Amino acid sequence: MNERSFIVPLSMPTKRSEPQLDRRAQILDAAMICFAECGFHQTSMHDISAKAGISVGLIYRYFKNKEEVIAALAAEHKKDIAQLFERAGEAPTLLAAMEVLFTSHCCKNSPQILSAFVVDLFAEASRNPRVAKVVRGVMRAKAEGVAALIARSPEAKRSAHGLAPQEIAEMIFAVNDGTMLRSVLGPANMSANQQRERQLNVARNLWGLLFDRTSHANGHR
Amino acid sequence: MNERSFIVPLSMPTKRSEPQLDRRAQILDAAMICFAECGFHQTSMHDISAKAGISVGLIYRYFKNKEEVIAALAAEHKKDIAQLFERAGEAPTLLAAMEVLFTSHCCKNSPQILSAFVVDLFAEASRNPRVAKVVRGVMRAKAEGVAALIARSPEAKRSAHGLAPQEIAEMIFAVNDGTMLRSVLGPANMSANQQRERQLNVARNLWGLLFDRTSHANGHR
Amino acid sequence: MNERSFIVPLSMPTKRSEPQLDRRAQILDAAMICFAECGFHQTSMHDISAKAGISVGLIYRYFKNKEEVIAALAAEHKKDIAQLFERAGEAPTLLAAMEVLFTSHCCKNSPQILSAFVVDLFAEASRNPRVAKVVRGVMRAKAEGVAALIARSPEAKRSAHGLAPQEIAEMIFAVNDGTMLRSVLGPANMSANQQRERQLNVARNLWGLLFDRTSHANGHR
Amino acid sequence: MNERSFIVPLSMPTKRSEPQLDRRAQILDAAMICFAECGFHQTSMHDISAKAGISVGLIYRYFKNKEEVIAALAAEHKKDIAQLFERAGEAPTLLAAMEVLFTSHCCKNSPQILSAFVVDLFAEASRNPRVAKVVRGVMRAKAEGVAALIARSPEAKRSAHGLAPQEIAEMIFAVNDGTMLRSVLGPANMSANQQRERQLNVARNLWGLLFDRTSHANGHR
DNA sequence: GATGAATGAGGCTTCATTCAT
DNA sequence: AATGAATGAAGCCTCATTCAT
Repeated sequence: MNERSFIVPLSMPTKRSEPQLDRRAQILDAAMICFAECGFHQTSMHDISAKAGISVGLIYRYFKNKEEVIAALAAEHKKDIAQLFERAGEAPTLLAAMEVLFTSHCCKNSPQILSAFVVDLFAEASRNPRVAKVVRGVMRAKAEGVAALIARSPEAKRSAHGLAPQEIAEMIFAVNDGTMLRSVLGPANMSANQQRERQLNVARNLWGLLFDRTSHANGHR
Repeated sequence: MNERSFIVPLSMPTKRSEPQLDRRAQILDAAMICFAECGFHQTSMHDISAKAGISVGLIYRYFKNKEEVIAALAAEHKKDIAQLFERAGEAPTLLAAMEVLFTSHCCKNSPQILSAFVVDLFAEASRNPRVAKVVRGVMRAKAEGVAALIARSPEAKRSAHGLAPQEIAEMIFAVNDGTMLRSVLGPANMSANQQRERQLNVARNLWGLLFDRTSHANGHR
Repeated sequence: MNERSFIVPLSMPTKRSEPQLDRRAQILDAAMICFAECGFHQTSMHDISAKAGISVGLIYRYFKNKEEVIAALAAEHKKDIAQLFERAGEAPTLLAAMEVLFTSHCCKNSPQILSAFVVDLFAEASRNPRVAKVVRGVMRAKAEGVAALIARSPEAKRSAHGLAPQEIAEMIFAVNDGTMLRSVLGPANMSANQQRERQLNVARNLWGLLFDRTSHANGHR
Repeated sequence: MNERSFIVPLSMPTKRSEPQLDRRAQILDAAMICFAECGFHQTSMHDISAKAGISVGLIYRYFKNKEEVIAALAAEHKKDIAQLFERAGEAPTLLAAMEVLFTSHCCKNSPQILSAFVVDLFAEASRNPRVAKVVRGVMRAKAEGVAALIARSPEAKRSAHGLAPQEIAEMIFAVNDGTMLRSVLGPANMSANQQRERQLNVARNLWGLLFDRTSHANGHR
């Protein structure tokens, strides 16, 4: 009990949840970097706390255990994907939208960082049902999102080659994920931009097969 | 029994180096299963020894440490890929060859087993230079193998859509790896065969885009 | 059973025990080097077998276990000391005899090799009663041996400074052992010969204090 | 409760860095006993933790690994030697100073404890460069310390027998170390005090040779 | 006599997690 | 809210010793 107690009511009225979120985000950011660099199971809680500049114990105030940190990051990844689709939906053409989707994993930090994390996420999902559930959700969201984009896009309709939107979406994401998987090995002698270009090129080639060139000029709205 | 046996009967034709290889293979088989089930870093040496039905210490007579087991499996994987291409090269048509390639990761044990291992392998490669080297070798071998298949295939030439064999190969493998990556999450409510069909379907759709339907009937020899 | 069996009787008549001793000696030689280099407990049985060029199992045909190897070497050391005193006893003067004693640990292999072994032997003796017993025997033999040399030496009698032969012997061996203990750290930048000289010098200084200079010329018989 | 309590009562006088040192010291004390009893390489980390009454893991908060514990003890030994020389420097006569030096290894715990540790330290030094460095430092400090004592001592100057202070110092320490080496085998049937007397006697005999008896009464300043 | 494959206990070290402050 | 000392289980690896050949 100090003098301040008489001035400020015992419970502060202002934004209770803000610092909570800040701490959470701070921890998750640190964890993401560590996980991408070392993998889930090579990263120790101490690594995370050190990267976040806090104490180990504090992590446990915000996350029940290590698995919850992983799960939280998986959920975060899901949200990122959702946002990605919002951005993609605002693109003027289907191809522009695709470009947004396909370059997403190249931007946030460095090309490999996010990729390595996602590959680890899949690996973890194959063993950890909880993570699997989230990742399956991610995959579904992606598939549906792209299918929706295609469905409302005139140029896609005209050149479907007899494929259902679902099938096209699946193909697109197979290429997308495959490219990402391969990108974790990005040859050291290639700049981030070069890699990005190389990966985009694969995607563009696929689009070239899927969609009429003539439709590029048309907006898909 | 060869002619020599009649000349030097007292010494048994002894298989001295055989048990060595047997043990190695036995350990690698066990390790593969464990790694696929639990991941490299969640699998303990004891897990491997138990699965192989031997003692922990014995593993160290054949491998210097855990990393060497991983590296050996990576090398094994590389050999498997090479064999795969030999088999694919003997297929009558390009599409038949492709089918061999695309179903490879579904057969050996169970669909997910191999996939999970390979995804872990990529994850490891992104952090472990030694593994990275092997995996890069695998990727190069795959890309070159497919490019070669395409180059000598008349139906591919006719329908290249202006893409270089390298580019087509890259696309094919992006789809292949992407499919594999996604397969580690194979929905539990889908049979192995159903999954295989589903994955093959993605590949077939890509081929449909890449190659003229008319050429399907022609052998590529 | 081969043709040779009919020519050479089944049991060879010649020297049964020789190869036994050879093997034993071969193993002990190897063990001595390993022990001196790495210490008793950092040396593995495999190290010894490798140095001896034989298999691990064979060591167990000649020694019950590792401790027996150590004990055998300790016993060997005791014999070496006895031989040393025989040689010293034949020296023409007391000082010549002393020189034999004081340079013993510098000759066999390299100055440090034997020293390191002996220091380890003392360390082991402080914990292992069996080794302790042998080492105590060594110490007693040394003390008595020197005391005897002194007792029958006229120049020593003349210059005893009122010390009993036992006391002089003890002092001599304190210096001897101390010099040896310190020699295991022989500065790398000093040649084996330099070190030997340096150590001898300490001993000579002690003799200069203990014995009249005038007596050097006289034989002690 | 001291006066300060009335001025700043809310914050405890907190000893933040103290427990750190306490733990370190606690671990080192336990390690010293274990090492002396069993030797460096027969002592397990669990032995140390058990003797210290803490968990194994805690040791690693204060020491990077076992070698660091050994190195820390070696450093501690070096400090002890330095303190010893401070004490010796305050002795009224050279002989009194010598007595301080020569009885040092008999006091701290039990006669053999420290000796066994030091012998192990030398053995370790002969193989471990890091420990060697510290031990060499100890030896140099001892030699210089004694040389300094002798240099400023009138009774030593008068009776140098033509020996340089360095040479006398070396001899003294050869005797000192030799006595210590031999003391690890202290016959079980001799009391600690008897052993101490016996060892001191060797040293006294040496002094008797080195220094004039007449000078004993004089202070050495 | 000789080999070396095989065992499994035990040592060093790390790390997720808890808890007193 | 925050710290970091503390725990102890568990992982990797080594090694003395045995035994079938």
